[in-house]
Parts: sequence; C-alpha cells; structure tokens
Amino acid sequence: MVPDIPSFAFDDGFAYRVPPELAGQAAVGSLVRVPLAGRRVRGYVIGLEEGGAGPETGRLKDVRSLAAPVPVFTPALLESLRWAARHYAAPLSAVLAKAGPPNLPKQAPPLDLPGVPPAAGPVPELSEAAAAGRGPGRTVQLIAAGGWAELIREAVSAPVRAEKSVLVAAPTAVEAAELAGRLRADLGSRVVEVSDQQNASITSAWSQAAAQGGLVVVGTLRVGWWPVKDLSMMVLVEDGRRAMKERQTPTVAVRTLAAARSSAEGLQLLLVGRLPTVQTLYEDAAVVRVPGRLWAPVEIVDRTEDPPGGGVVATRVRAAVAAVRRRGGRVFVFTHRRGYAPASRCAQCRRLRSCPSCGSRPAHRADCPRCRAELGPCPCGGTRFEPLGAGVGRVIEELRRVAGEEVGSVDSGRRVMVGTERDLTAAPAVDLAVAVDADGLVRGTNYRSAEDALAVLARTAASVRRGSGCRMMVQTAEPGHPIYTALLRADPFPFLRGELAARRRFSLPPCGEVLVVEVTGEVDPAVLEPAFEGAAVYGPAQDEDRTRWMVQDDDLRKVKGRLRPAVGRLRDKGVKVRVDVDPREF
DNA sequence: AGCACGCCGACT
DNA sequence: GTCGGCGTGCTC
Repeated sequence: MVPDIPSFAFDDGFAYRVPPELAGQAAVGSLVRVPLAGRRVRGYVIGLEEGGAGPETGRLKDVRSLAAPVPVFTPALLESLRWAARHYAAPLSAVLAKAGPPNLPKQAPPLDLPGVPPAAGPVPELSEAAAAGRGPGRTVQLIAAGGWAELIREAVSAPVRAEKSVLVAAPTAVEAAELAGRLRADLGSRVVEVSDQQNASITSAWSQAAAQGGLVVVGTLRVGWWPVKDLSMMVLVEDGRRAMKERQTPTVAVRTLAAARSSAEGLQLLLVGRLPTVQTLYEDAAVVRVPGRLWAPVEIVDRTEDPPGGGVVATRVRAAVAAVRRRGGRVFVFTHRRGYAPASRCAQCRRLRSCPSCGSRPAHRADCPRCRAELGPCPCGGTRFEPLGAGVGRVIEELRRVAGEEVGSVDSGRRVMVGTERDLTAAPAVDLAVAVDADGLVRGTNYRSAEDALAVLARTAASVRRGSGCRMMVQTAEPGHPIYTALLRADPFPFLRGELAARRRFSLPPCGEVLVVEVTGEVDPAVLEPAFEGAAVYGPAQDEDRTRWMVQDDDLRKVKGRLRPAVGRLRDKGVKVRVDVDPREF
C-alpha cells in the first residue's frame, strides 16, 4: 500500500492486514483508507499476499475500509506506472494518482452498446499495416494530410467489434471533442468523450471506461493514464505536439507512457499525424502513408533580398496578401511570440495595458513583472484584458497598411488573421498562409527546435485549402536550411532522418537523455550537484528567481536515482523543484 | 539545566 | 504530508 501523499518517502509502500470483512474486495489498484502516523489517509494497494500468516502479521495495522468500489489501476498498468515514476524521477504515489479519476470513482452501470457497422475501408494500407503491426509493442505510424477521424474510425473497427476498447488521445480538448463527434456518427454510445472540464463528468467517463470493454475513449493526454477495461489499442493524434506532454512535474509525454503501456499490456499503438517524430523513426515503427499531398505548396521568401529597414513582412508577401484580399480570400499569418514582450489590452477601450507606476507593458497578470506594483483596472474603468502578443500586434499593425481593417486576430473574424501556434486549431481554411519569422522557430535554443519548427510550419501549410494559387509563404534569411527542402517537397522524411543522425552523434534524445532541474527560490547547489556526477552538466543558470541545470548523458538512470532523495529533501522543505525529463524548452 | 528552533527521518 | 526526536545554541 502506497499512501496518497506525493513524497518519495513512500515509494516502497507499507504493509497492512486486510481484515476478514474486506477480504475478496481489496485488489491491486484498490483505493483504501489506512491508519498512518495516527491519522487516516488514502492509499493505493500495490500488492497482496495470500494467507499472510507470517510472524509479522500480528503487528500490522488493519486496512480501515475501501475508499472506492473499483480499483484505479490493474497489475499490468502498475508496471508502466512504476516505470514512469523511475523515468520521470517522480514519487510513485504522484504517478499512481494519475491513473485514477479526479473524484472518487463509482461502479458504472453497463451501457447498452450499439452494433458496429462495417468499416468503409477507404485505406486498404491501414488494415495491412494494422495486421503487420499487431502484437505486443508494435507501433504503426499513419501519415496522412487529414481526414484522421475516418482513419481512426477504420482502425478501431476491428477491436471494437471484438468488444475490446481503444484509447484515443488528441492534443487539445477542442480536437478531442471534434474527433469524438465524428466517431460517434458510426459508433454512437460506444464513444466515451472526456473533453469536459468538470471533475464529475471526467470521473463518470473514467468509471465507464474502467467498467466495460468495447468502448472508444477519446480525450486529451490525461486518458493515456487510464485503466481501460479490455484495452487493446492506443491511438495518439499528433503525438509530437507540445500539448501531448504534461507541463508540470512529472512532465510525462503521452507517447513515452503509451510505449511503456504498449509493451506491458500488449497494446497496439497507432500514431496519426502529418509527419512522424524523430523518436518514431528511431524506434523504427511501421510507417503507412496514405497517398496524397501532405500539405499545400510552399513558396520560400528569401529575406536577404529585402532592402534593409523594411518591416516584418516582405514586399512580396505584402503583395500576395493584398491580392488574396482583393479576391475576397482568407489569409493566416503565423508568428510566434518568442523574443517579444507579451502584452495585453483592455477589452473595453482596446488600449494597451501598462503599469501605472513604471509604464512597462506587463503580461496578462495582476501585478507588474518589473516593479511588482498592483496594476488595477484600466484608466477607462475596464477590468477585462485580452492577451496580445507584441509579435502579433506588430504584424497586425504592419499589415493594416496593405489590407486595412480586414486584418485582425483569429477570433476577430477578419479575412486576414494573424496568430500564433495556439490559433492554428481555431483558424478556418485559408487561401494563403504566411510564416513571418521561420528562422526564429528553426533557430531556437533547443535541440528539438528544428523538428518542432517543421511540424508547426507543416501544420500552418496544412491550414491552406486546396485550390489554384493557394499556398504558404515562408520568410527566411536562410533558405538553404534542409527544413525548407522538406517543406517544398512536402516530404519530411529525409530531414527527419538527418535530425536523427545528428541526435545520435551528440547523444541527444531519443538516442541519449536530457533532463532539466529547475528550483524556484534560494538553493544550495551542493544539494543537487552531487547527483549529476558522471553526466554532462550545463548550469546552474539563473532566470529571475529560478535556478536551472541541464544534465545530459547516454543513460541518466543513475543520475535520476540519486536525484530522487535530493529532490525529496528540497520538496519536504517546501522548495519548488521541477524535474523535466526530455524537456521541450530550456 | 531549560527551552526554542530547525533538520531529519519515520510513518506498516 | 505531518509529527516527533534530537542536536544546536541561547537564556536563566
């Protein structure tokens, strides 16, 4: 039994006696209430011993009661949870808690499930690949420009007919809801949607998924942890996206968890997207390409040909925007905020929000990041503010000169939309997409920058509708970079294979391991640094009140093992410590 | 000697 | 997470 207290101190768990009245009810994964240090706490059963007639038994305390009528994980899932705790240097109880629902689960009544209509079978390659990939630990990467819901519908058909369940994780709640809606057209109440933010409905979806096989459970990354009954397949949509990794410690990537579950539980893993990740190439997954162009034609705009002193938007791009606007078409201009101060404006008078005492342009928060003064309401009296990336603001301002009032943010409904990665999901299909500063993406500080850049630029290109003259324009001062060849040919593979070779050369993930430790507040480096011994260490680097180290090696298992007690000690003292394994940004 | 405080380890 | 034990160092 592991107490439901997020501390490394309980990783080994404690032994309790199961009293006769609970015999047969307590199982691995059961949530129980037990006495601990004079209080009663919740705990997770991680093992049971038959008979228990040993001499020690008499001294054990009794399990008080069952806290929930159903176990929150199975023995097979426990194996992956233990692995995740080690891999992400997290307390076991913190990981066990993720398998369960936000509230206490209940026994779900069986649903009356509709029959499964035969799959239309638009993609014969898919069934072949599914057959080839079937079996424990096999991964199939499905590459397609779109229509993913139909592909998933086809892929889940066989398991669902066999009354097996499938887990589907999508990057955002909006995408999960849309996917669930499409699947429901055929599968009706077999689709369990988990995009609601209410704990009560998430818990009821969890209970349903844990109780009955033959379901398709669709949600965001949280569902990757769930103990779904008769699970036989996991589907991940665009697993490389940042949203598919948890932001707080433990910073678990669903893809990594899914791989562990796939081998422990013998699941088929299906990855669906426009391009694979370097990790998927590394693992040598079976790749299935649905025929057809992956994204719209791309035109590279060489910024070195621009006269100096010009704006953010090249002359050729401005002309193209003006032309599309004259035709009444739509434009999406992609920019990113890195390197610009984030700003917000008053929703009422639209004036930029600024600090009343120092005049700085603060982010979307209540106090000034520079002088810590209370910001209060806008001078016009407005109290609602909307975030406005200064990057976005500057691009809007500049494009207004060529397209006037037609320019705005994505939710403004204007024809020329300026937005960031966040807006890509919400943006409608366009005639022209523009990447204003591709170099800023490609040349990030992270080893993944180039891979992430290709993925997000491909997504931007994919927002362009089919049609003559419809294309994406990419502004760069470095047109020779291989990423642009990949974009021009709509073929990511040569570039990604090159990336993989480079990662192998420098022992970077997925070939080696990287982790970041970030401590908020004062720290004595001597507490953490001994744990890093043997690995390459970069840091400590100071960022405001945070201190961070980056640690890299072929194999960080030893480092993680030593990091656990060190981090535990700091956390017990109330210090905030973030351990990010395979960090996406640093 | 008596007591406050903080660190550390136990908790089944 | 929470508690208590114990060592340190200060005060009576």
